[in-house]
Amino acid sequence: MAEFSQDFFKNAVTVDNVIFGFDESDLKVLLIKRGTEPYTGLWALPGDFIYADENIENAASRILYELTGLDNVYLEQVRTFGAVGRHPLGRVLTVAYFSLVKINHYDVHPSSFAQTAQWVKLAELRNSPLAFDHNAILDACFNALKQRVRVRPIGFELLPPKFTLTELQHLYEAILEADLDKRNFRKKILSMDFIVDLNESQEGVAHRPARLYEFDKLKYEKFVSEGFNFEL
Amino acid sequence: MAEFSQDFFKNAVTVDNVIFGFDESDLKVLLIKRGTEPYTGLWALPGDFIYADENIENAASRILYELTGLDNVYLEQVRTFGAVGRHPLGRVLTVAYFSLVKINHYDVHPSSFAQTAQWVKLAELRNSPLAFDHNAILDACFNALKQRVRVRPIGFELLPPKFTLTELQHLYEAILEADLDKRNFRKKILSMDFIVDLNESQEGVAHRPARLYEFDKLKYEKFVSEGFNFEL
DNA sequence: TCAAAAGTGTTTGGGTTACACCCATGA
DNA sequence: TCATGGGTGTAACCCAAACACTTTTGA
Repeated sequence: MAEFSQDFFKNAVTVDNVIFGFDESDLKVLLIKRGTEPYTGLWALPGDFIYADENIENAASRILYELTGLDNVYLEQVRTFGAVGRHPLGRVLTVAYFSLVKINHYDVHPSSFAQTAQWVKLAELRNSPLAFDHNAILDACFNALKQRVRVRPIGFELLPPKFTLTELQHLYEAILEADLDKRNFRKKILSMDFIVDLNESQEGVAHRPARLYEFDKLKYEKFVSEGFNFEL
Repeated sequence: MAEFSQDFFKNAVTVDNVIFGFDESDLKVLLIKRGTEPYTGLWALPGDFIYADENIENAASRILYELTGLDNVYLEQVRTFGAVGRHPLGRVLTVAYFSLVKINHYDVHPSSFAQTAQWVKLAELRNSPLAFDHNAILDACFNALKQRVRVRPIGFELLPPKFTLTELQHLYEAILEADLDKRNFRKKILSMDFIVDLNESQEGVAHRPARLYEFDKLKYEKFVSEGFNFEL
């Protein structure tokens, strides 16, 4: 059995990470422009081989950390892609993750990939080919995000700590790819008591300033543990 | 790059398949009693290494076919487990699938595993340890089934072609682990027009015989393509 | 005639939807 | 004063939930 099975220990496994961000009403994905063969010059999802002594989830957070310097970020496994022939180097299986980060132009310092990493609008990727089977991976992850956001309020991971209800609504509209009614959205969001009014307002906007809110994670978790069901 | 990355081609990947069946009001899982080390004598999920020229999904259906002789069966990938040290032979990642089959005592012929394969009630597995991390895999797959059945009518995959509404209700109760109201259940199920009344009845039962129904897959798919939303 | 499961409608309450106008601010 | 987005309430409708008795069959 031991010798027999050695033949099977010839696979590489990578993690590819669909890193979502939200900025000015647009959902974006952090991509890397490939500098080497194959697929030189195409956008690709950040990813890496998993190390021998590394759990899959650790690999996913490592990739994220190396690219953005961010830690403690929402991360979720989606699905594993393993079609024969999907990678020219040999049999490579890829475990797809997505993560949600707050885009902040000043705090994120892409390190080793600095020149080539870039936030790209999801909308712009609709018809442009990515490297490998990354279009399929992106689709799967975006769909997973869409599902998830209906049942867990993970959208807040994409917003700054203080946000307006309109920003929140735009975020949900971007993820769900649907228009939402302003009054109904506010009623529903506020009726779940985990969005708290900060009694602060926007400043320097050329219109009536909006109130700022924050997400109260503790209150939310109490709801969940009481069997509360979040639905948008 | 090529030499460098050879170090990474040392993983084995297996597929483990949680095969669900339904029988007399009980959800069951097809398990194998291990005859070899490690975990000798414990129940384990049927699984195998994926071959070098085999897609992941193919491996999953192969496992199912070798065990049951069944083909064209509902099969869904759930998640990949890859904790370091979860397998004594080396780094083994496992892609978990679940599948749904119609238990039929006469048509299923477990072949090579015949002596050791057995349908086990899910309820009986609650507190008994399975081999490897198979308890975690089973949990993940059962949860996936629970989610899925709320939004796609996959429950029919577990029933014989002709079934009574009570059987259908018991199936949903077993999957959702909840009691359902008989009248509400029937109203809802029948209001979705893809359950058709066969105008036949049970025979030989010691009570009023129930009507038999069948699932009309074509009608269902028309609903889905029209954006219909199945919810239980 | 008894046991056992099949079959059947109505009411109530809560939640979702649809919808339009005034407000506060900076330019 | 104008342009821009912020902020607010009500009525209609639909769907989910709760609930109990009669029917049909075999034993």
